[in-house]
Amino acid sequence: MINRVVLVGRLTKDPELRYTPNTGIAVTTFTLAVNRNYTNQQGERDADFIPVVVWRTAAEHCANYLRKGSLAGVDGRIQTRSYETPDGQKRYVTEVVAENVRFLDPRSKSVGGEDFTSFGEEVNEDVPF
Amino acid sequence: MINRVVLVGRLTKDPELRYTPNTGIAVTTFTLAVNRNYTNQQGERDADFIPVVVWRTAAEHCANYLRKGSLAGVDGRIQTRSYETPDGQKRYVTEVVAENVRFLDPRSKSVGGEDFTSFGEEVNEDVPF
Amino acid sequence: MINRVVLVGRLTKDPELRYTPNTGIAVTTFTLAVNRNYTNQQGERDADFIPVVVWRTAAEHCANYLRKGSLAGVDGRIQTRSYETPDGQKRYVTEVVAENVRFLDPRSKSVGGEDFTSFGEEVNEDVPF
Amino acid sequence: MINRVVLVGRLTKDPELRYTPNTGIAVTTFTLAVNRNYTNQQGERDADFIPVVVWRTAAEHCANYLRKGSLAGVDGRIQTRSYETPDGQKRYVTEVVAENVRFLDPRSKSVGGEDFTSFGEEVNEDVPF
DNA sequence: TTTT
DNA sequence: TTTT
Repeated sequence: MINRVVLVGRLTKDPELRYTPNTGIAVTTFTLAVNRNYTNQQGERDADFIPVVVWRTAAEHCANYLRKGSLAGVDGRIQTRSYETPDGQKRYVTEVVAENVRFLDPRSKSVGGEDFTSFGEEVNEDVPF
Repeated sequence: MINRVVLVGRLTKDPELRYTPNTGIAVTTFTLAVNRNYTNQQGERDADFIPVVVWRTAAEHCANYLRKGSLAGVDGRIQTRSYETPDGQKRYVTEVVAENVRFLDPRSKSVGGEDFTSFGEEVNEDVPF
Repeated sequence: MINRVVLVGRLTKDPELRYTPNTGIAVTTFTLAVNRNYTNQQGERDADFIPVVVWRTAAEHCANYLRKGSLAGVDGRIQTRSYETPDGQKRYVTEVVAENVRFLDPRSKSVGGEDFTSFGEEVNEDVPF
Repeated sequence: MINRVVLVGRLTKDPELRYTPNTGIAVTTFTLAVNRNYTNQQGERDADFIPVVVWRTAAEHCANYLRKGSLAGVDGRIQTRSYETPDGQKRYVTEVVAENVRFLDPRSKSVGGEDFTSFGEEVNEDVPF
């Protein structure tokens, strides 16, 4: 099964960093505004407002370096989950869990160039083809 | 801005084909179950249940050839929108708008191999690099 | 079949715009340097240098607005082809054909925000789910 | 920087498993034929033939379960490198390094459903939005 | 509840 | 042949 998302857009607000109550794991959430590449009937450019979740070390990097309006690239997957509202209704949520976040603003270049999430080490020995 | 999604998963139910009331455009919706590649604390394999929307010709192809349990590949983008519930509450929806759908079941090979959505013609003249 | 690529990186040189001799179609080529998110044994950050091809209107936009060092986002697919060298050897080439190119530099914001490649119009009537 | 590829296609030959001479790390290579969704001037359906590299545990899974003709999904990134030919010429190679490979054939369902590459554990506690 |  |  494959589930892969890539987004480039701007934060609609400052990111929110929290910690899970039991295990104290960092989790940051923000919404990315991704402009569509066409305009609607009113001649306005529409955008999609996509909820993004980041865990652990990357969560803290995002909280430190991203702000409202920051340009960010997100590489991750779609996650769905359901929860109960206080009055007992079931609600369904679709959001993006980021595996990598890139800081694409010029000022954040120093850090955007840094690795703060990686999928593992690489083998540099013996190229295959 | 970039907004790109690729999914491979199975339909949770038969797809639903409808037509827009004013302009009669075909639109098919279904939910893709995409198994995650890890198991949860209860040792079960979790899945994400991702709502997918397909428009026009591809909508009709999907309605004809996909069924509950069909394996499908979706290439598209995330769309968010809001609507009002009958009792006046605002709700936010995140779904995938498919630009290409691939039928990956062996029986549907004949049609899965067909083009039913393409991004435009190609130039075969004069290779560039 | 699915074949989807998303890249964000910097041009290694100015883009090259040419026209196909027979039909006069615009085609721009450039190489994107995409930094890897880890460092090699020598402690240097490696990069991949990925050849990109853009056709038609988007080709001319790229030639106008991108320069050596520009930050660009590319959404497209991998293409392979072979050709004969002057001395009769067969060579195989793998490159990315861009369907969308985003200009991510702050100065090019005005044009990077513009649509210069779009997959088709949208239906705004009748939301589906 | 972002570098993301998703492919679904069929193996052109049996995969080849080797081990790096110094560290004995498993590496499997194969070529994926990915049919394009349009036909060329001769009315044939073209395909791209994309070289894929898989490392470590996933390499051995691929060697065990994939064969010529197998349908596979690949999630990874583009890598470029250069090497010297025996007669001293420099050659440039562009290939896909797989981070996840999915076995999409019905018979391989039992294993295709299994996890053989994962980006790390998940936190199930405390949903974020 | 939305960004440039 | 490589970018910040």
